[in-house]
Amino acid sequence: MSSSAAASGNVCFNSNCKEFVEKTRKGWRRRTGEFAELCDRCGSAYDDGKFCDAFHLNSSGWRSCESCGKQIHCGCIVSFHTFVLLDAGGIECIACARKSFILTPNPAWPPPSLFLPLQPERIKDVNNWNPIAGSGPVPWRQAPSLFNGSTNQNELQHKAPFPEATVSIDRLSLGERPFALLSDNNRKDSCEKLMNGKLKIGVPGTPEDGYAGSNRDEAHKSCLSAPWQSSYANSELSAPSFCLTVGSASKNEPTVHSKVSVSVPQQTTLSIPLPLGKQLGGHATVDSAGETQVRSSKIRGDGRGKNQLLPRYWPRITDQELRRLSEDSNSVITPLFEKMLSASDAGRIGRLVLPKKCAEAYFPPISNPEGLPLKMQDLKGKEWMFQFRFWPNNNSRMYVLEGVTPCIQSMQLQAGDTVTFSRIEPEGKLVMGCRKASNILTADQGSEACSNGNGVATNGNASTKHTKSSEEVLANSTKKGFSSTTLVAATSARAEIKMSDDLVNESLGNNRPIRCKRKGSTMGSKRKRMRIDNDNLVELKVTVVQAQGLMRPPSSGAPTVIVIEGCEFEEYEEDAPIIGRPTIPHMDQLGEKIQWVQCEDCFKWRKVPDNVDLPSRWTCSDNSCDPERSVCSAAQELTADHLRDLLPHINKASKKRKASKQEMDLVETLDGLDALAHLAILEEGETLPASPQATTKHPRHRPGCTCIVCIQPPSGKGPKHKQSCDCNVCKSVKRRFKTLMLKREKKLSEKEAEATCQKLQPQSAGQLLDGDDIQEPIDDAVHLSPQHGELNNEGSVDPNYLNEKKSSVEDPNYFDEKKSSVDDTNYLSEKISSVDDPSYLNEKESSVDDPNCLNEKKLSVDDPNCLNEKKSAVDDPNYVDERKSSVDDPNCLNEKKSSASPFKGEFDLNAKPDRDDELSPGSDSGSMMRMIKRAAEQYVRHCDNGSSVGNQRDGDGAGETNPGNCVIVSGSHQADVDHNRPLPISTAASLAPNDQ
DNA sequence: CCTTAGCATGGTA
DNA sequence: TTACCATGCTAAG
Repeated sequence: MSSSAAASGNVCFNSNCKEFVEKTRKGWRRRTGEFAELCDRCGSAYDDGKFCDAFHLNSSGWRSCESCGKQIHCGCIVSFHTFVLLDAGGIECIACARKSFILTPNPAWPPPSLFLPLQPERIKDVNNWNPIAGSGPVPWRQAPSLFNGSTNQNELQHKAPFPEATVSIDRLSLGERPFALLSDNNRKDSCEKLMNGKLKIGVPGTPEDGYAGSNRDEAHKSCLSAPWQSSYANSELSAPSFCLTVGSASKNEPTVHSKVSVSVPQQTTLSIPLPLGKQLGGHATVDSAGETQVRSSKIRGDGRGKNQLLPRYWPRITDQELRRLSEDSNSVITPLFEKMLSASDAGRIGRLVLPKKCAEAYFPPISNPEGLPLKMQDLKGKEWMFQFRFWPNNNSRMYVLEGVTPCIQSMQLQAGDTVTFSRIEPEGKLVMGCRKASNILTADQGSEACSNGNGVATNGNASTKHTKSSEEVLANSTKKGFSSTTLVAATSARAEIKMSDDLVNESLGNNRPIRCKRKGSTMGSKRKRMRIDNDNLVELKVTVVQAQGLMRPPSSGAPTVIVIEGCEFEEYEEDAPIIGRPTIPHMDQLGEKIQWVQCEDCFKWRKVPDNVDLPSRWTCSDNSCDPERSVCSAAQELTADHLRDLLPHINKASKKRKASKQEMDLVETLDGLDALAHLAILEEGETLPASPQATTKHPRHRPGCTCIVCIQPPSGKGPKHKQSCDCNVCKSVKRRFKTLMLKREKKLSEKEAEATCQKLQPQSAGQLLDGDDIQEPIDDAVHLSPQHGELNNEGSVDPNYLNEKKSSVEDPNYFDEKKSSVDDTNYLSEKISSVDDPSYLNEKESSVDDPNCLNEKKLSVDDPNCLNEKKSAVDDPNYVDERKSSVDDPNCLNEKKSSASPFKGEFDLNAKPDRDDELSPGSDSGSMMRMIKRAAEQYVRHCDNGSSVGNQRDGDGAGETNPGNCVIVSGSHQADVDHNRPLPISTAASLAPNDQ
């Protein structure tokens, strides 16, 4: 790696000098890996950081640091590393950049996607982020000390396990930094210049093409140097990439070239906007780089977020964590990525599967499956040595860190927790941090969701944040008049709230907070994964419920109720609804209704009258009802035991978490419910269902509770309501029901007129149907039924299920999206179980517009689209096969206490009268009307005798059940079928398989 | 028989 | 359809 040979003759490499000298001095590193040989004068100037002053003074490109005003030359390679381009425009010298980074309380680290592959985006989005050289995730090469115990670049260069690295590291590369910091225009401009050579960075033969060599002065602190990521070339890579890397930190480390650096993905095309993307994906597909341009490279066709880390790997390190990491030094922490530990990762095998892209981007490239030892330190500074290696896998690689068990155990991590990988710059040390599952927070909460020494989030901030976040999301969405965005928002809010719930649990003293499960993360067995899916489902449904449960009408008026995609939403057209604070309804000793509410600041529980609507951010100071306890310092009236009594399920669930594995499974099942945050605390003093079916009581039905759940008809085992009952629950239900009935009536009357016309042409209608996709599923239903006999016999049809009229509630859309999930009998059975839970039905009220549809078990046929979807599923041989195999699986069978028929999805209790506009021409809206009326009557009866949902199925269903024992439809679809052919779907398929 | 290493499989996105 | 990756499986130690 000697650079001496580089000198062509002994002419000073500085084109402005060309002085012949006997002995040259090293200047910047050239792309060849050699150093520019400078004469003594030039070399001194370079070393002193005055090279530009001396030779480029009259050149263009001088700019002032936005912070200190220092003049920085921005137009040559020599100075290229001494500044950063600010996204707001202007530049900042590297020293200022570093300072500002250190001092700026950025809320959270921007995800790598912001500063990695798509650099430009990062500029746009991360306003507050003051990037500093090397602060972005840097490929391993810039942190070579990570492996093999190498402690500095120099050492690496000589000891690197990859010979190529030694060479490459000396090469000039075009670093990420310059691009990362370019404002949009500048970036483009600069990139173009880079492309066309105007910025002759790294172009051999020009004075500037080299770059900061090993000797740099203060002015070159953190200068961009560039270890070319040649090691990539080790096996797959063919050529160097450009990357400017941050140079040595100071004179004191003259031999460390690239301690802090950011590199550009090699194979990324350097076209504009620069998809710097290949920072990730590193070694496997690095393409060669040209002279002044990086050649376009083939982008791996993984098609998924090309070149980007999946969001789940984005480091969500918080500012506090960053500070913790860096408090011992002035280092800059570069969060690289994180990973939620899977069961395997946390298991005893000691292998932590690394996301491929992360591994390739941030860890040393390895061509040998044996891999390399990788030194890493934990947050306590303890160093660990892991083996970073890979296995060939499907023409790809599977990267693992071996020997992580001790470390993981040391951190007391388990599946579901998250390990974070960061790098300390400029040391280049790799740091393995961790975050307990309970601490998983959204990025925007990062700064506030501080961790204490144990890595446990402190309640206050996080909780506040959550609340705020949920509130904002909800309010925002609803204010807009809601719509599907509301659902999205609610979903988001769910995430927030779920986390809050974790915090709640913590506040309740649960040592082991309930684990958050990140959607999309797959961990554990298939069974677990399925359960996780279910959790999500539960979360979603509850979220919708919760969202509305927390909403209070704004002063401007009451909401209107609309139904979208089977979900009912209260729409606030004028003002955003008030997001209320969840409380625990209770009855005091005097028998008066009160509610317990937790102060957002001190977390003490305060008693307030039942009729008080509390803002989402309620604190003791808001406790005007009880002046004595209107300050946080006031003692909590509620004892811990009392609180425990109020929150039994949480505590019980907590205990169960510590029990057996089976119990763990239960807990995981419950996690979804636990995600309900404060809503969960409204739960009655019942243990959470030991199984999904176990829930037979209305979970949150308490006198006075007016949440959306509780305003549903009781499921039978809860308090009975008489028809004359005018409690809030009944009033609410009646109000809503009335509203819905009116709506339906209106629509149906329209439809009826239309249907009347259609009836004049029954044949055509029949033809239409015959040719319609709807028919086929029906046929399939019949034909497939025997095939599913096994399934049905084995568990798909649970007698109880039938008797109790537990029918699956399926949102067609959900079905569409979750078809594969639905294929899984576990899923089905669990879904059924969900239905067993009255609260589920209740909460699904939004989906099932007509409560009586449920009460009477009016199974409804989905809309045609849904049927079509299902048809395709049924048509798919795999569909049957998979189901069959599922049945063949004893485990599966064991789980199928009750399961849905394969056609479960075809019965849609979500039938939405409000969607009558989807009626097909053959619709029998007359039946519909009758049915609705009957439903209304049923409801009244229901209220009267307090019968459960399930017990009414056989009641008045004759009219809705066709002669063929078909399942009947509450809506037009049924009508369609009814009109054109008896609906054999039915029970035949789903309820009585053998009848076929 | 237990543990480990490596590969294979299949679910998921 | 494909890549990724969690985890199962099995041979080797």
